[in-house]
Amino acid sequence: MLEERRLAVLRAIVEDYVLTHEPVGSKSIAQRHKLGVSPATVRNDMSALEEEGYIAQPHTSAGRVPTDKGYRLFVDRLSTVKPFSPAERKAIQNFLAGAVDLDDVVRRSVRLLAQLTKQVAVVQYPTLSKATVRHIELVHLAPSRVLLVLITDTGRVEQRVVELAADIGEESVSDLRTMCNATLSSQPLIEAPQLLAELPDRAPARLRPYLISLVSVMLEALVEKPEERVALAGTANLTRFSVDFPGTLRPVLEALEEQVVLLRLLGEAADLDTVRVRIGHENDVAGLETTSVVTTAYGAEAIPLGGIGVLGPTRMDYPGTIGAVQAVARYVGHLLGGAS
Amino acid sequence: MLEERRLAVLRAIVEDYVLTHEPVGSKSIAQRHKLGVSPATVRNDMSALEEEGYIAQPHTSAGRVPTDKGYRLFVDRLSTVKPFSPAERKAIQNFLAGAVDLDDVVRRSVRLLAQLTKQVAVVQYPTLSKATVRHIELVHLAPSRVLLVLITDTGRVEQRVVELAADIGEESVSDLRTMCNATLSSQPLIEAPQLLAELPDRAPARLRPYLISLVSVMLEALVEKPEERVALAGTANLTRFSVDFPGTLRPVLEALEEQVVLLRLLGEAADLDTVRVRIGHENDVAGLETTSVVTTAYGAEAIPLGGIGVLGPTRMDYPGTIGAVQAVARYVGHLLGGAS
DNA sequence: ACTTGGCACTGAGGCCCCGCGAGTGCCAGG
DNA sequence: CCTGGCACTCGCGGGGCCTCAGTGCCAAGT
Repeated sequence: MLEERRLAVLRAIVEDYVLTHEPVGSKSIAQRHKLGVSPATVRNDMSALEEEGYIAQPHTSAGRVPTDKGYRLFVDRLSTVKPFSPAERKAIQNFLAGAVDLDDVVRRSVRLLAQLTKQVAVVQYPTLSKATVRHIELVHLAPSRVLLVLITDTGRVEQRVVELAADIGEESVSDLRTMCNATLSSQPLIEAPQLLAELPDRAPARLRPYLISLVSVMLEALVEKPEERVALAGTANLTRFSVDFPGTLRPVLEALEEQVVLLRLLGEAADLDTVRVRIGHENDVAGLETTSVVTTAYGAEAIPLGGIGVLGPTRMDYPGTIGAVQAVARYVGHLLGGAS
Repeated sequence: MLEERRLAVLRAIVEDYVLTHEPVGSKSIAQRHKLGVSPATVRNDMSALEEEGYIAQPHTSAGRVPTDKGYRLFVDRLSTVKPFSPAERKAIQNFLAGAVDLDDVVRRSVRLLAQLTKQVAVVQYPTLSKATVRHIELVHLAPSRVLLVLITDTGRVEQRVVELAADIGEESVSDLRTMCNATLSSQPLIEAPQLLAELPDRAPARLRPYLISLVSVMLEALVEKPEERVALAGTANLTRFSVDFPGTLRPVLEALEEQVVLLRLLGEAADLDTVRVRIGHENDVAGLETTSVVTTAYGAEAIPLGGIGVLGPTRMDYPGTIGAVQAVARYVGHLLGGAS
């Protein structure tokens, strides 16, 4: 009962603050949210909430502002995800359907998400670790040089130039190509190391020297450091709230330029269908103390392929953002899990 | 003589203003630049310069600030490009040498340039229009579906899934592959349309239907809209000067998110070895009125492959920036023109 | 003809002060 | 446990003031 009203007050504070960006006072709450109690009562609840650390006041004689802990409670217990209307879903689908290409899908998604949420959006390219090999191509460039192209079922293409120890003929290249494909095609990339290791032994002696160079490049390029990539959009949206935190914009932009940081944020969103919200200091990343990150994974058939998410000020519209991330993740999963 | 001193005064104003970010007065100029004349004399020169539109004062009783026209004169006649020391060149080379991959080269370059200039850097991926076809690969994915992979000599890889009108067998795919390579290999991409157009006619009848689908995809994907890409880094550096122009940051970030805008800026830098500087309003791009753009082209053997440049406030260190852009462009040209 | 020191003028920015008002905490009564 | 009342507290915005960098102009010097 009393507990319940306290939570209602917290919810009201969060909602109003997100809306107005101004500390919210007892009076406006009592009025605008028709709680049926007087401002004085609200004040008592507020001072209890403050005691417990859910809200704080920037200075005496100002209204209250939610703390990270307050937002956390709000997200966990007080908010319901705002579902997208059929029209909106349709629009998302149409926007993404025009994509021709893996790159295109990712870039469209990230822009879409940035627009929908009016925030910074991040989308990870489908990870290589879950992918399987679709095809390996070798192109004879020069007597002792070969271009290696590896194509995965998620549509990703990796390429490396391989310097061989000795010159090689066209027919040997062709043999190598056949061998590599026989061994690796439709195998998960994660099992490639073992398969590759065995490869030279099973090959005819004349191909062995070539295979050794080739295998080492493949291991180094595709397994040891499967270079993960991310796309980013909507940084301009940060300026919307930079008026309030002038000093804070710089570190945020710096953090966003670090692929490693972004990957860490996205990487920890392991499961499909679970949206993870990290609020303020819950991000242990320098520079992102005043921002919240809403992430989930996209994928198909229960296999997560990559992360997708949104970053914004802690005072963001959580229900709307969570809904948007979820909706876009679903469509991206369809697109990248299916054809492409 | 008098003319000469006037120019010296303008140079001093630009240099001091770039350094301090504050309007510069007659007294400090007379002192710090040992012109051997009194402040009063400098004042006379300044008012002449103002008359001619090279400098302006933000308000009465403040110092002078260079106008776009003033910077233009400075760049054209008063500054000498700051050359890089051998040590710096060595460092650039080392930093770029570690790249494994086209993507990697571009990303490293753009970060390097951003760091060197402490500004926003932009690097265009090697354009397809100047490239030649290195190899075409077809992979049989499903009965009526084929993956088309096109590799250029600049190391770029484009891929598309092609839906064929009818099912196709493995050996036909192989024939198609041979045909395509015979026709297009080492041909400039820009001549591909004609070559492709003739292709179906010269093919055996049984392959013709497939070729029609294939050719149309190739035309659409690789020629009609050769999707140009750019990499961006250093946006965080914009905040360094956002203190001075708070309202101006947003439109700049927005402009930077438009690939089209970036491509236009870079695209107009046609020649190698010519650094182009566009100052303030000389950029006819909305949102970039208070920024300057320094661009050049990189390439090898007199063939420009793409644009590279830096964007910053009009009050930037032009000699240093021009030097950095030139130096990095040279190395990028080597890397992408040669092997990779 | 150009340079120079002198001098009056100007306007932005910093500072202080003050009053307003939102919002609080506390208390006594219902 | 809720409520109205009341005194208190600051933050904020505005107005007035002073300072001072920097100017423009002028008359004198070379």
